[in-house]
Amino acid sequence: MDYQNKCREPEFSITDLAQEMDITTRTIRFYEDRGLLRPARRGQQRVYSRADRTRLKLVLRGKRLGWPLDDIREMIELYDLPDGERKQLSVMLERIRQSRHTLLQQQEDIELALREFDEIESRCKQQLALADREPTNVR
Amino acid sequence: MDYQNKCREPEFSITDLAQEMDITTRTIRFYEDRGLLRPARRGQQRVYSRADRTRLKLVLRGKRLGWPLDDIREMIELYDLPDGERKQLSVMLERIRQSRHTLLQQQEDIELALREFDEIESRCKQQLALADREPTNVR
DNA sequence: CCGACTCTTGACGTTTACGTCAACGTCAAC
DNA sequence: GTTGACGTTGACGTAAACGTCAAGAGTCGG
Repeated sequence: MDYQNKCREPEFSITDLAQEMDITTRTIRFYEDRGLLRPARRGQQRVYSRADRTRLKLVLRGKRLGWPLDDIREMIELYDLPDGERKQLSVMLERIRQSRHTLLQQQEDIELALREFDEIESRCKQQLALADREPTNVR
Repeated sequence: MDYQNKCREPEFSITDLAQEMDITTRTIRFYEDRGLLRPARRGQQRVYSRADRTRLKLVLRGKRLGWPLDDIREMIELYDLPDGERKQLSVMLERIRQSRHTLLQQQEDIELALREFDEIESRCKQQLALADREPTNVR
């Protein structure tokens, strides 16, 4: 991570990002192959801006939610029109609606699972308490 | 889905479940191979109880959250000790803690994503409103 | 008894998401 | 100059999660 240019917009090497995000450089290059990242180049080498770093974080978030890379790409493309009108806005709104729907479904799934865990856990703890009462009576 | 036995504990064929869950029979058999399901057999054929059906639903929920099958198996094994003491309870509590942690992380990811979508969407709609004002002034 | 249908078990193919390895460039340090 | 450290592309390998045949067993209606 060097800051050699006078006005500091931070730059990152591929290993910088790999270490920070705890993934391999191979993975990062693979994401680029699949169109998820487009870092600048200095000669042959990749140079990552802060925006690239943010994009990568978005990718990893998508991964944590189990999304396929293609879906993740579509999702973060939504972030990528600061100027406007590049893609039809209505198309975009539709995509957002879809993504939001998936997210809400996942949210519901999680809440259910968490509630069930609470139940199981309390039953577990009950068992433990019982086991503590009659110590060596295993079977 | 036949109810031929006098006392009705419903039974399901593999195609019943496949159709209901909108997956293929191949998938269901594959899950069995990986230890996620253990349906009864009538002769050679698989017969699924209501509990089996519930298990399958749990599997699909895990899938929607992007969990690998092995993790899903561990997760639903947590549901499977109505009698107690089969696995060490403390081990189980630890597993629950882990799973819960993953779920909470995913929940956080989702909330972030949803909030960002709100932002993007409102910016989109602003753009649309503008475009409506000056109709043929594209560029 | 004879299709027609359903279900079964393999065996092999495929896609996704990377890991691994080889061969080479480049640049600073010794 | 050469020796690492770091980076590059490309080819190939692999694990997970199924899809896709192929070949056969069971069962039911006609």
